Amino acid sequence: MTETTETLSLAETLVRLSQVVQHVFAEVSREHGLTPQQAQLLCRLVPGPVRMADLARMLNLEKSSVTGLVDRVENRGLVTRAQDANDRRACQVTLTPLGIKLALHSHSNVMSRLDLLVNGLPSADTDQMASVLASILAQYSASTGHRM
Amino acid sequence: MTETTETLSLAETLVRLSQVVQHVFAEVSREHGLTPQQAQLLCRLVPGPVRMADLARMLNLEKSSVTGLVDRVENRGLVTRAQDANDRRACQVTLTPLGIKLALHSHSNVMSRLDLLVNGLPSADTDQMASVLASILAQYSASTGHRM
DNA sequence: TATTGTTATACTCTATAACTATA
DNA sequence: TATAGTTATAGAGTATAACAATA
Repeated sequence: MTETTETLSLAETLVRLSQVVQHVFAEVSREHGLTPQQAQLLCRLVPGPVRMADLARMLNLEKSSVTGLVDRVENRGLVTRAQDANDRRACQVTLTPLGIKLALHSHSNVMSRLDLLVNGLPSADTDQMASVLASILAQYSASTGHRM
Repeated sequence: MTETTETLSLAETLVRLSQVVQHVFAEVSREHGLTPQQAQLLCRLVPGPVRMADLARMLNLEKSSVTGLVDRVENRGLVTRAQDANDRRACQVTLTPLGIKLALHSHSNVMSRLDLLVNGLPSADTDQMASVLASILAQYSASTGHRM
């Protein structure tokens, strides 16, 4: 009776799946002593330093929210604010060695948990899915100008 | 040069996609004067009244967090706490007519925005994707005991 | 004893508005 | 003037611990 095996539309499935991912992300963050927001911030900095305004755009937050977020991880020694050589108004938020370590550990933990969910599937399916999902992302980027 | 057309793993793609969904959800919630958390709460109540402890499990929150969340939407007239007939400790959180209206509007807005992203795809792809994603969800439910 | 829900407390997260400094 | 970032403020979200009432 509680076995509701309904057929969901693709859009609904995407919503549910996003909840699963958030769930996994929250659990992993917590195990590393981070809030999900802090973990997300650190992940954005892995490729290299980012300015405050760019972080705000990437994370979809107001500038002042980013100030607070960066303050807290800076107080914990995970990032530093390095002043921008070309623009004296700006600063480059940069991961410390500890920050890098935490970011990479969190990332790989999230990935391995998600892989567990995906591993049972035939690789033909996963390959095709990855490419279809990627085209959805491309569609989103094109329609909003948001770089993910 | 900024055209980074990297190939992402399925797990990474799922993470990005989840960010898109959260984004859409946050925008729609805001247009309805709700926080994302409030909107998610209302959506959970659409099928029918739910007890506080069950909400905590569904939303992955502590009981006390749910108390505050329900307090705020109750103060706005979107839900009521009805006392449980069978268990005098418990209460059934129930949508008001206004709450139902907001929940349904938010839901359909999220769906139509996501449909825009998905519409360009061949229906053979979307059908197959929906079924593969559904099996990922089933795998998650089975491995965690979480009903999504 | 275990469970349901609330209260008290302390943070974190977030937006708005006003501000400083630089471009 | 416009942009980069901060501060001040207020409210929302969250967890922990302690509690009351019921099962």
